[in-house]
Amino acid sequence: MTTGKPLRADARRNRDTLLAKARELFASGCFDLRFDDFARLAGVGTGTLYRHFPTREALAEAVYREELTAMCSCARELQESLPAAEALAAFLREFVSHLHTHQGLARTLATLMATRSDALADGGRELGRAVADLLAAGVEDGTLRGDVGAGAVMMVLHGICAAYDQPGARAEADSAITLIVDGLRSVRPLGASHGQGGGSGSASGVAP
Amino acid sequence: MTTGKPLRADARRNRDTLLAKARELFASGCFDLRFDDFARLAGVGTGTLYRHFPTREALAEAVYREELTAMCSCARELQESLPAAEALAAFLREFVSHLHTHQGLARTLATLMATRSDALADGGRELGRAVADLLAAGVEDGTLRGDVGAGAVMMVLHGICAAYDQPGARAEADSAITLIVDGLRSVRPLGASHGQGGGSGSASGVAP
DNA sequence: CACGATATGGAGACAGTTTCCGTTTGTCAA
DNA sequence: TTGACAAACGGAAACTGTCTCCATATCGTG
Repeated sequence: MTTGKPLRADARRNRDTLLAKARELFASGCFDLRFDDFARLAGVGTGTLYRHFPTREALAEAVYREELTAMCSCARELQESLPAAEALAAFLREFVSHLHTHQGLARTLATLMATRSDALADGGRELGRAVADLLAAGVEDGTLRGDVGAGAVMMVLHGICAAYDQPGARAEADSAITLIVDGLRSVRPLGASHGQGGGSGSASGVAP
Repeated sequence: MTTGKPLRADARRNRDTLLAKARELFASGCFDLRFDDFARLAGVGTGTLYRHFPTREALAEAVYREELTAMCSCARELQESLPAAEALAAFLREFVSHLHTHQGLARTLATLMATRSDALADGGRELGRAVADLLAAGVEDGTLRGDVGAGAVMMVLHGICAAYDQPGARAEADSAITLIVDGLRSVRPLGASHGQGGGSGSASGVAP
């Protein structure tokens, strides 16, 4: 998709205009603009808009893709510079911070993750992979429990994104992150049956 | 809303027909049916459908309301018969079980929780209150940490609901619950600054 | 049973989306 | 430079689903 398309000069120009306008609008809080009107606003015909971005989600994804890949490489950097468990924690907090800075990102991600038409969701999948890697590293060195998959963490992130436009979301999102980070650190006592009792063993054997 | 409306005989009959048909369809996996077609399928005019259920969400809420209040009273029962922390854990697992049994419930709840048009969301709020109560009880008796609000837990539930139609969701949802339950049990060492080190102190260090 | 209140159905107005195709523009080879 | 062809454009028109409105039918009560 990135390569393989020479893409004619005017086409690229239009595409960029569209993207720029979308960024501008998203940044100012307009998300539910009519698709038609958006085309006019950007100064192109409806047909053109549709050719470049067949759906609303395609546009949103394009707008936030670099944001998204930036986040993924941030994950990779953290993974290299910090112990695994801390890297994961840092990344998750960073994630919420990002959401806070770019209002539209939350909405977009929620849609992207929810999309079952798996055609466009690979932005979401990329994120999933980053989280999976962080988690795996933590499991490997024993600081994170091994009995929960990255999918569980993604579900939580999904929830955060989906609920992010509600009042007080920032604080609650942070709490949710705290919760799963601490949850991930509590290493399960072997052989313990599911629910029950002294759930979290002292995590990293931590304290004296 | 429940009381105060005598509601004429034929009206009630129609309402019930509508509800029954909706249940039937939801149970068979049809959620995105045209609203108009749905009316025809139930054998009433569009006007009638709209009078009884002004929006798609209103219908969904009506269909699942008893399911929902059942869940809330289940929460109350658990709270009375178990120590707080365990009651919360049990409830959350029960919640996922419910989702699994009634496919449509997840979708409905996700919508309900997301709805900012706070008119109809009181089903979601009721659930929120139930969770808040469970949590508060746990905080009171010292088995659950006091620094995260019910909102955080609701976010996670939201995420679970929103992602529930994906493959393997059941297992991941269970993991997510495990995560927050353990997270909630890890009592924060006082004065510790946010992220970092030995997050989870031994939780239910609590009980002797 | 007659009358007012209540409910019904479905045609049609409406809003947003998407397609389609005649016209314009860019690109490349001669 | 110019000609020819493919690629891209724009916007009118068709479509799709939602929602309103009101003439008509039905209920229930004095």
